[in-house]
Amino acid sequence: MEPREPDRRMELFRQKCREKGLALTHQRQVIYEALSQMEHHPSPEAIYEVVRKQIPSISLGTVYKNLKTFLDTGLLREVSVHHGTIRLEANMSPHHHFVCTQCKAIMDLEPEDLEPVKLKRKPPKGFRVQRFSVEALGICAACLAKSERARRSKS
Amino acid sequence: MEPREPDRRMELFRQKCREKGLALTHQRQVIYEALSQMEHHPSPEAIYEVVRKQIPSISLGTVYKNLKTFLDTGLLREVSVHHGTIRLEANMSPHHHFVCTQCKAIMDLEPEDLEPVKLKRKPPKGFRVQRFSVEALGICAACLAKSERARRSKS
DNA sequence: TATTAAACGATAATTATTCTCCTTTGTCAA
DNA sequence: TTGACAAAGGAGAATAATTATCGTTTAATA
Repeated sequence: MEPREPDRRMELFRQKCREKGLALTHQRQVIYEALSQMEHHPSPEAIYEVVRKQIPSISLGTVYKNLKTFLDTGLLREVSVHHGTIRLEANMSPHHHFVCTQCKAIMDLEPEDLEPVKLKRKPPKGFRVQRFSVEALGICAACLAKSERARRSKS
Repeated sequence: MEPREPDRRMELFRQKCREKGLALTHQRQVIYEALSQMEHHPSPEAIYEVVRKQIPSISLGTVYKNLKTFLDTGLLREVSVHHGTIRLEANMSPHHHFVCTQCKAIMDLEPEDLEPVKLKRKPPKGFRVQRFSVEALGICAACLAKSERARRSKS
């Protein structure tokens, strides 16, 4: 998404693939380009539908496989931190969360512990904001200790 | 979660069930109480494991069914807005999102359009914050128009 | 306490995702 | 260029999360 001009964007993509040692297949380029051009941050299924117009024989498995590869090599980012399984809470009062990106633990962040969230400009045409949800993403004490231990035992 | 004393909390729960016309079963009370007492905002599976200690015969389906009922009646809240399917983006520069709670569309919110996010106090013991992710939850223009239309045709 | 709709439990079905295995295609050295 | 080989693709099976179905049990209330 970063560069506006598609050619430059794809050139950067090809360069990154070379850096990371990823073979530059037709499928990969079409998948990456499709995702970059789609607003609304699509699901794998949605990407598949678009990509299929250019490569009718592509399989959904290939789309999943490459998205995962791109995520692992830092070419893409996942918008949905807690996709995969639903997470619930009984605390109905407005508040935010600390989220451990390793173990996915979620802890409450009370709104009074945060500077008020506020837009400086209007939302996109016609969007009506109802509430803000802030996630302080990071690593919890337990996971930090675990990775410390792992590092120490390795060295 | 709101009231600290379990008795008061469960009394409120029973009252809410009566209000909403939900039968007050043993299972429901144990499920709700388990979730309320669990930190870390558990998954249905995690709740099931706890509840099973008190009602070994309970089925996972019952846990799911009741969690959904509680969500629908506003007794619980879902922490994971985009659970169910992964959502991706190629924009790797730090930014936030507008999210339509109806159609789940996601649009970028550039950090310069938002007052800076900042904690007033330290995070919970040992938690290391890496970045903030802000979601402006609301309803997009298309879904707003759709619900307007639906309302008009009804009246 | 009897009636009845709502809820439960077991299990089948569905959906999202990953894995397996065989075939095809990039990559790189000669 | 071309040939060898590892990496990637395609088809479809397997798995995980969730929902639906259906006969039995239970809570609400008359």
